[in-house]
Amino acid sequence: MNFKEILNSPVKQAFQAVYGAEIATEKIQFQETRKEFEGDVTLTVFALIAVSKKSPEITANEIGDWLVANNEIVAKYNVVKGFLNISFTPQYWLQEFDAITSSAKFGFSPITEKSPVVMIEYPSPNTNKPLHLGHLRNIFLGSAISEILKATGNKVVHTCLYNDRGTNISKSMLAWTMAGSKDTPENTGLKGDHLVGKFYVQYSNAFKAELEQLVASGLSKEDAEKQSKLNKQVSDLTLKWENGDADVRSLWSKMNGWVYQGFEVTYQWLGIKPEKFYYESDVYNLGKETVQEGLEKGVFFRKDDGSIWIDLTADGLDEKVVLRSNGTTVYITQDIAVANEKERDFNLDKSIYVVGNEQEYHFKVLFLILKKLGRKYADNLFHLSYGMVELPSGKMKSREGTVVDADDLIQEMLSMAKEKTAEKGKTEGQSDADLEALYRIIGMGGLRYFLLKVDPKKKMLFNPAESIETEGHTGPFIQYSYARIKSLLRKGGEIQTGKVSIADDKILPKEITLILTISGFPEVLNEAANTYNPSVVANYAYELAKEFNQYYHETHISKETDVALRNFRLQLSGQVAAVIQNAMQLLGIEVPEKM
RNA sequence: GGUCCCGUAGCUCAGGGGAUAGAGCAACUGCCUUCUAAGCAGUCGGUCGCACGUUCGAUUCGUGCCGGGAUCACCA
Repeated sequence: MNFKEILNSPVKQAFQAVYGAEIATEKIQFQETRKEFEGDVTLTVFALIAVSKKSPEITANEIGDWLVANNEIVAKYNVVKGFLNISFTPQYWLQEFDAITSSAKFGFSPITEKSPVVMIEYPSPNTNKPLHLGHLRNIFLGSAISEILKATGNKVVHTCLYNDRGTNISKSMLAWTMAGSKDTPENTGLKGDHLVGKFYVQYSNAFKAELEQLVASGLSKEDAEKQSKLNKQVSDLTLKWENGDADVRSLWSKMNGWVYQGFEVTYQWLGIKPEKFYYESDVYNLGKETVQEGLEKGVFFRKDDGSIWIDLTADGLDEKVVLRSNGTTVYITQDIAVANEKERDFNLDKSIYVVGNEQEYHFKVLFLILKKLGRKYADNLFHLSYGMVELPSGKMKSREGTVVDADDLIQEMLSMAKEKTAEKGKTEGQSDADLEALYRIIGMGGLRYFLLKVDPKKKMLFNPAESIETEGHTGPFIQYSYARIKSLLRKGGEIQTGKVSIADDKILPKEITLILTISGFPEVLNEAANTYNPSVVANYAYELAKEFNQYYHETHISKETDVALRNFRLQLSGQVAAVIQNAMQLLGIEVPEKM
């Protein structure tokens, strides 16, 4: 299928015939032919002149001559320095196109009984405040990777771990109680997660004020924190929760319930639906058994104060506590427990954690501990680490109110889409419901594309003005290209499917380029899956759309009078649309029939 | 300080041993009485952070340095 692989053995034969010498496969290096030269693929011959014992130019020419004479798919060649630019015959490209159109969903692999089971965990938020821009990058990455893995033949299980207990939620509970316990999502009209988040902010402000007062009275910052009454109340509340205090537990359930309801609404907007939830409140005690096991195996050790540790200095890391001196578990102990639960529940081939890069150290330690405990699945764990989203004004800080709220941002994107659509004035004949759907497709598509087009591991800048742009390297640009093809197909009339029947000399260079680009889709998909990098797919879709727009501009398609030729061009356009749609689907982005 | 990540056009980002390093935005110029101008074509813009090394060939690989970020809690 891959035309580079197709040429491997002909090139070997050429060397055998021309120079009577063997060459190793890894010496045969192909690359894409640069746009300014003619050709479909380029062989770099520098590595081969040791065998040919001739200059790069002569070697390239002799190999080129042999290929044209002896290989029926090689039409012609040209040589620039040591680069042999090879052009395939039109028949080859038409056959390639036939093969592409006859496959059900080009580039996708089926999921079968034997497909590996891959778990992917995201977004795993805390339950004390609403989702923000960082969660959006997390969710878009997680869902895009899921789709990419499914498309490459994996069964995917989506999980989400809720950090639903502890200090943070206690702060929201305390503030709510102090404020008089009247507010609910129903009577305030606030989304549950926003209501709870409001009280979290209230607590933070009150705490800050209390600290300032204590510091003003002459205490050091540390002493002030120790003497803080609010701080003490939060600890008490957390302790009561741990002791199962009925009132605290019931308030806790109520407030978490509000948050889950709020998250559910956001999830629906974002199109995600975790199949399995884990709750820290369920597992936070389970880790203790594993700590015991680790002690028995000599992996962990106990310090004088009763706390339990692992020494990872031999692995270039530090000592890490796994159980506090008061016998309670820490974050990593809980994660050990969750990893065990996941494995027990699903018997996984692979388990991916989509978590920001600030937790790289944590996951390194976690995986290492599991390995030392002898867990066989430890080698199948993978931290999909992504960079932070920064704002032009700097970092987002929830305490300073500089976060971009996910729900607000979604609403902004929708109204942007509405505004731009009205501006373009192409809405006639579409119902209100159609238009609402269109705004959602454009608004959400634009946002997703904006966050996904950047390499996940890099930190990225979120510029609000750029994010709502619909021109250039954006989601709406690609969506527009798709809609325009759909319009072409509506106007072009009946298309005959099946084998293309046009004369060889009728195929245009740009059409070959398009077939070449389309035929690269499976490779793109594989690369995205192997490197867990949706930006590869995002950039590919842009490239394809851009190339089609050039073609569209310089070629008559639905207006072509030669019937067979029109049919081919419509077929090609339709195939471009299909690949754009499939690529965008992998990113979780829908494409509109009209826009 | 240790470890990890990043430095490519004014800005946001691609590329990743090979040819004259690419897009988008911004600025400027053309193209809508023919298939959707959310488009297309063009102009302007680069010491690929710096140095040394490996190589026929380095923006790409290695080492060192400089600059930016993350992390190294009995927080999660």
